[in-house]
Amino acid sequence: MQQLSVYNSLSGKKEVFTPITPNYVGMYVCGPTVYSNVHLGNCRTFMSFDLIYRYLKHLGYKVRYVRNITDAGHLENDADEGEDRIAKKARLEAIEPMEVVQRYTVDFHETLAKFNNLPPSIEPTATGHIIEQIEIIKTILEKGFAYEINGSVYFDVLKYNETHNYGKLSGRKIEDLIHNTRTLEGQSDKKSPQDFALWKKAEPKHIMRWPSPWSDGFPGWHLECTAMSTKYLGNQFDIHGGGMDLKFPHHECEIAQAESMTNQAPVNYWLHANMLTLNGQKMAKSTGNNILPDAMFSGDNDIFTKAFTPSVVRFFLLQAHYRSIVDLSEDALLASEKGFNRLQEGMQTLKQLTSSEATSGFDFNAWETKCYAAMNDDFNSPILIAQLFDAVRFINAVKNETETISANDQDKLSHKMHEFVEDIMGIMLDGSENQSAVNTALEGTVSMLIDIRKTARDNKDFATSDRIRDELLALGVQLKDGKDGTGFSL
RNA sequence: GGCAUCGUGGCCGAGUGGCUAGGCAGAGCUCUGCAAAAGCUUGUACAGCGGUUCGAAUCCGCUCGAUGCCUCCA
Repeated sequence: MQQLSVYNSLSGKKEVFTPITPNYVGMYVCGPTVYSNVHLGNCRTFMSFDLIYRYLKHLGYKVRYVRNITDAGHLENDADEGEDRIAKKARLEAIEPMEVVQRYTVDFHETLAKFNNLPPSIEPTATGHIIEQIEIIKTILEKGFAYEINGSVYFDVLKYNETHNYGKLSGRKIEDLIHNTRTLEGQSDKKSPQDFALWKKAEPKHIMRWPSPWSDGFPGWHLECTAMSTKYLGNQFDIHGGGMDLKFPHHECEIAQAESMTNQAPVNYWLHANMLTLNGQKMAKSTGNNILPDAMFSGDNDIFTKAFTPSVVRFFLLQAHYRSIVDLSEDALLASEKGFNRLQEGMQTLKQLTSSEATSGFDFNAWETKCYAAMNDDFNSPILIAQLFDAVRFINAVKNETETISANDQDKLSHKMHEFVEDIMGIMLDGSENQSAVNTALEGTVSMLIDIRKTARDNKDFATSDRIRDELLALGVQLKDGKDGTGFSL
């Protein structure tokens, strides 16, 4: 089989994927800051890495997938002067910070579960790793790449850049950064505007605080990912993922922190998932341009005229490559919904085909190779889906008796299609999810028959009315005539 | 203003030098008492202008446009 290639943001090229330890993969993905409900744009990123995680596992790798929960230290702005997001939300809602964390962590898990994302191997929290973060700060201070001012510790970007390359991931040049950084009004202790906080001294009103050698305070946002990734995956690991918008400054800072400590690159492959747009604009919590997954599932929103199931949304998102921007629109979702039904019906049809013929007009091995080639080419799910539709066309041809399939190929194809759709792409086929629709249809159907029966009885057409009653009973539906009309039970 | 990515047929969306995905919609057909549903068939598009090449959607340059990052965001 072909080798897996991945697009590495660090080199800007597709590279053959070779894990540090054969058969083992360490993967870290930046998780959410749990200060509000996770929106669909967030979900896309985690779904992208869920696809990657699933595929790596499918290939036989033993994957340790670490995805953090940011429950402290994420400031409102990167002037490092803002309020902690969790603390702010807590103040606004008059609740404990950890109450905010709990509420939105639960929401995050529930929402990702609806999309059928697998849970990561380890899901560490920033507040659970304060000690590790303090230790890293000590090391960076010892190495001379950070400085303390008034109880806060900042990373010295200019100093670091003398011996390392700050900007190698995002393609930025330090001179441009200096030239383009806005000078904020006063109050900053930083030597240089592009320096970033490793530790912030807490103001008296600040609730979330921990003791440290420098002050009672809290760690900087960039630091937690360095602390948790290296703790669970080592100083060098295979894959680091996250949304495209985290490339700079967040991931750049992570590289700087790690390299200042160990003098070696922490990550071999940087993978970035692209943005989901709504009305042509990036979805973001801060601008209000976003939609919550539950609002899509229920149809209770102002953007779409109907509800869409998690499977349809997932299928829609996987029809685009994870590195492409996708724009959410009703037309596109409707097209995906129909396409998804076609795929499902094809898979259903496949099971029911009669395969008496000894030969197949279908080259299963060639098809399977194309499917894997697609996924091995930087997880190209759109191409994989196209291959699945090719299989559907063949299945229909067999059904229409213009093609034949051997029993062996039928089994293999069915098995493989389910594997690609359910195990690798993580798409739930209609089943339990469809149950409520079935119930609705049954209720409607029976009440319609009750109406017809009533008309028949009013017309004294008892042959028809009895036939409806008896045949429904035979199917397990008991009609009950009462004063206020007819009801039914199963 | 700087950096980056991108601009594909009616819509969505793959594809990075020749073999020109896929889905939806549209059209035609099959099936059907009539429909619907379903299935089959069908589409030569790559922002514009120049250049490189035997050959470019694909490489290079310029122009225009969009988006992202440059302040928090997946």
